[in-house]
Amino acid sequence: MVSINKTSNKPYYEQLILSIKEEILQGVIRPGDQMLSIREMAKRLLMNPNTVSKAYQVLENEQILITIKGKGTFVKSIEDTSRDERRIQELKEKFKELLVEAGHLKISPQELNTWFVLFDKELGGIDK
Amino acid sequence: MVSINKTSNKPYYEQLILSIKEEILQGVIRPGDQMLSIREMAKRLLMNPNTVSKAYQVLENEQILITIKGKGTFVKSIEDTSRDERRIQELKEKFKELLVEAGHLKISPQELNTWFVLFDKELGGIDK
Amino acid sequence: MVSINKTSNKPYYEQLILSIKEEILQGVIRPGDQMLSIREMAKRLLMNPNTVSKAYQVLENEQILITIKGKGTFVKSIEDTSRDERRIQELKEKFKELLVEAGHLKISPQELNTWFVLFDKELGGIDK
Amino acid sequence: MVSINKTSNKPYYEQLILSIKEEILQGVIRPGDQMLSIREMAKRLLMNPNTVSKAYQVLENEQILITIKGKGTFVKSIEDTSRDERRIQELKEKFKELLVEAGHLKISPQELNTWFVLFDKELGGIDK
DNA sequence: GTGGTCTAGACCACC
DNA sequence: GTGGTCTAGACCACG
Repeated sequence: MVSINKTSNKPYYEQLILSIKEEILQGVIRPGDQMLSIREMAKRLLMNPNTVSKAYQVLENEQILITIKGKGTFVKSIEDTSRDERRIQELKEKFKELLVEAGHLKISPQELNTWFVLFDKELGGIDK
Repeated sequence: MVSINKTSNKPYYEQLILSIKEEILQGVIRPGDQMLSIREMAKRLLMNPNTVSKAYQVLENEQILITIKGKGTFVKSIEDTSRDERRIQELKEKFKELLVEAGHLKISPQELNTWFVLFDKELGGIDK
Repeated sequence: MVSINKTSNKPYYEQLILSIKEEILQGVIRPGDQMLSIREMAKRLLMNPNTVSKAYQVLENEQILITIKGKGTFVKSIEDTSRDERRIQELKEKFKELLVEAGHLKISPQELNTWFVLFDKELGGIDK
Repeated sequence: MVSINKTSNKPYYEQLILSIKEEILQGVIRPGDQMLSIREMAKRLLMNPNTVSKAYQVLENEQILITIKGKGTFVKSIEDTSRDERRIQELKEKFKELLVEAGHLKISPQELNTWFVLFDKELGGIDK
């Protein structure tokens, strides 16, 4: 279930976004599903509705959720989104930085591969 | 050469840290080498000495640089450092987030592997 | 036929209004025709009667429909209405905004013109 | 100069966004220029800094502005953005709605063209 | 000085 | 009930 670590220095809304994205990849939340209402989610996570709202808005912007005023917020089909090359470039950059870090932490490529297999399984196979 | 992109939204000090780490991995800067003084580096990069200072401090904290009073700042041997399990955990977490992003951007494992090979080569083989 | 997209972020009543206006321009619905009753329309579109009612009210307000108590709701003749300068000004403003957007999306005047021809045809010639 | 109509039912932040986009098209604000700081803009427009912030964030999301923490918010070059087909489709839809409105307001194609010429000039030629 | 995050609470539009 | 807008004010990170 979505949860927030209040002691992390990562912003709440980013944690929530990540958490929701994971659940979608895992199939816990499926296309067409209605998300918890902003107020309900805020209550459960003990945070301010505005913060939840921000997370939902970002996800809507990324074509992952769709929100209909007066009705609620829903999960979109992951299929009908096109590749966003700009964001892919950003991810690539982030990946490089991660490898730089790995190099300095003396992590071998084998170890990285172990991580990959682990997470890929955890996320239900990354490209279903 | 170490350089800073003034129009990036990434903080200067983080860019500088990353840049130095890359050069160390590539062997452009080697263990024992003396770093440019804070003032000198600041002058070359047209940035505030405080910013350079912050970057050096972080790198010292990560056991990558060492400052000797009155002498200057030097690159440590990468061998001297023990595996920092806390930071490795953080990196692992970051790696997972990256895979979540990749999943939503519809990037295949093959594509990720291509990236890996590319960057590994660029960084001179990640675990020399 | 009038239809509603339940996954659009556009409010139902606005979709309905637009849909009716289109059919009138296309001649599918003609002056003097009786509209479906609120309840009937609501049943067909699987929506709340209040929502249909709101749409009809707006159209009445815009001099496009007229409701006669005990008889029903009818389409007015488009000739009967005088130019509503206030609404024309609003439309003009909206048109300007559209051009600003177009400019930032790098849409050429030629492309805009293509759109115009396409839609004009689809709507049956805009000023019959 | 950017200004806000406090009696309009259009949200402040949308008015601000539009206003900024216009000035960029007109060349009043140019690529590389620094925007007024959030606080400064808020003071001038007599609104809350959060509202200005929201407008800037939307524009950053649309690749029109770039913001660097601790430095400020800057205008990006309009050249280095690719066509966003999704937003273009939305605009097309909006254009169609506008023509439907125009039809009901008895606006002739000639009149629409007059508007186009007027605004195109006002915005400095839409596709420079 | 700059922008970013978060909270608390008010008011409005849609269904 | 739902989400969207706006305000006021606190606290933090970057340069």
